[in-house]
Amino acid sequence: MARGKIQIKRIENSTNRQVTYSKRRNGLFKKARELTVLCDAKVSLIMISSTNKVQEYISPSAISTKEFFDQYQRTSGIDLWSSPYENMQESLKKLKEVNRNLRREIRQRIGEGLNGLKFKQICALQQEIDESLKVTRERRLKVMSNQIETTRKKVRNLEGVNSKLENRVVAERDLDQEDPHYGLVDDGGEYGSVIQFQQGGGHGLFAIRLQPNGGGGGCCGG
Amino acid sequence: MARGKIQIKRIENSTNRQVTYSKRRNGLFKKARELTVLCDAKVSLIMISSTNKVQEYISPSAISTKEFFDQYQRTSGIDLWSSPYENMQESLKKLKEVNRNLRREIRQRIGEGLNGLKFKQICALQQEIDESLKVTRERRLKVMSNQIETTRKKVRNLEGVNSKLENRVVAERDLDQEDPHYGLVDDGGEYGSVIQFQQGGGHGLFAIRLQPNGGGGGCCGG
DNA sequence: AACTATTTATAAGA
DNA sequence: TTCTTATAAATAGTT
Repeated sequence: MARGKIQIKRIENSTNRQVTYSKRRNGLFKKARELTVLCDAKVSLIMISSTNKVQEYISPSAISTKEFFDQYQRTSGIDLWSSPYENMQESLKKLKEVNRNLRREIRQRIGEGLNGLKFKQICALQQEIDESLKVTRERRLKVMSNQIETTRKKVRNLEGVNSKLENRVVAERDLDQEDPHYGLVDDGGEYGSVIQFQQGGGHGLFAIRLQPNGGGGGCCGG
Repeated sequence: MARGKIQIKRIENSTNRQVTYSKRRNGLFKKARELTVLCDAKVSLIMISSTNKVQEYISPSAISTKEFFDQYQRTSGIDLWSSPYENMQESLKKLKEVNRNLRREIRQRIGEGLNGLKFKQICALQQEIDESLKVTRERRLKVMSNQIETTRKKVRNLEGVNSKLENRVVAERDLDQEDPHYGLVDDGGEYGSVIQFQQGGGHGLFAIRLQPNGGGGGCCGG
C-alpha cells in the first residue's frame, strides 16, 4: 500500500514476508487496541507467524482468564500437541510470550514507547510547569506588591497636592468670597487600594483577588 | 483518520460508537485476512461489541488447527492439564497468576479500577472544571472591564479637579507673583490604565495579564 | 530501523 | 446502513 500496490497473495521472498509480517502485525495490534478503546469492545487477537512465533493481543476487559486460555489453547499450533509434555512446554512458551506482550503493553501504557512521548516525562514536565507557575506567581506577587506600594505613594502624593491646592484655593476663596466648590469627588473609592499598571501592550488587563492564604492562581493543584 | 483526527478514547455517542465499530471491525478483519495470506500466518481474531455481539475471523489454517485439536481432545480423552509433570503445572499456575496481575495492572492503568477513582471520570471532571473556569474568566472579564471604566472615570475626574485647581493656583500666582511650584507629580504613571478596586477586605490584590486569545487559565489540556 | 511516495482506512456528513 | 470525500494512517519499496 505504498510505493506501489501489491497483490494480496503469499509473499514468496522469505525476508520480505518476515518484514511485512512484522509491520502488519504491529498495525493490526494497534488497530485492535484502538477498536477496544474507541468502541468499548472486547478483542482477542492471536497471530502465529510462519515461523511459528505466537503473539497476541487481548483487550483488558475481554474474557475471563480461563476462557482466554481455553480459547488460546484451542487456537494454538497443532503439531505441538502430540504429547501432554510437549503441550505443556508449548503452553509455557506461549504464556511467557503473552507475559512479554502484557509487559510491553504496560511499558507502552507507562509510556516507554507510546508515540515517543514518555508518560513519565509528561508527568515530570507537568510538575516542572506547576513549579514554575508557583515561582512565577510569587514573583508576580512581589512585583504587584511593589506596584501597589508605588501607586499608594503616588496617590498619597496626589492627595497631598490636592490638599495643598485646595488649601490654596480655600485661602484664595477666603480672600475674594467666591465659591467655586472644588473638591475631591468621592464616590466611595478607596485610593489606598489603587493599583497602577505600567504596561505597554494592548492585552486584556485583569485583576483577580487572591485568597488570603495565597492560594488562587494555580490549577490542578497537587 | 479522516475529516479530522480523533483521540483514541471511548466514543461517548452511542450511534457514532456503533458506526465506528462496524467500520473498524471490517477494517480489522480485512487486515487480518491480508496478513494471513501475505505472510502465511495464522490469525485468530475475535471481537465482542459493546452490545455483546460476537464476530470472529480465524485464518483457514488456524481453523483446521482448531478442528484438529478439538478432535484430538474428543478422541483421545486426554486431559491436557493433568499430566505427571507437576512442576510444569506449577509454573503454568504461577505464570497465570502473573498474567492476571499484569492484566489487572493494565486495567488499572486504563483506569477501570484505579483507587476507586475512574480515570474517565477524572477526565470528565477536568473538562467540567475547564468549562467553569472559562465561564468564570469571562464573567470576571466583564466585572473587571466595568471596574476599569469606573476607575478611568474617577481618574479623569480627579485629573479634571487637579487641572482646575492648578488653573486656579496659576491664576492666583499670576496675581501675587509667588511660585509655589505645585503640580502633578509624574513619574511615568499612566493614569489611563489605573484600576480602582472597591473592595473592603485586607486581602492581597492581584493583577494578571491575560493572553490576547483568551487562552490562559486551562491546564492539563486534553 | 528510517524514510517517503503511495495506497488504504476512515471520520464526518448525506 | 451505505456512499462520498477530505484527510489521517498504514505501509511497500528503498536506503
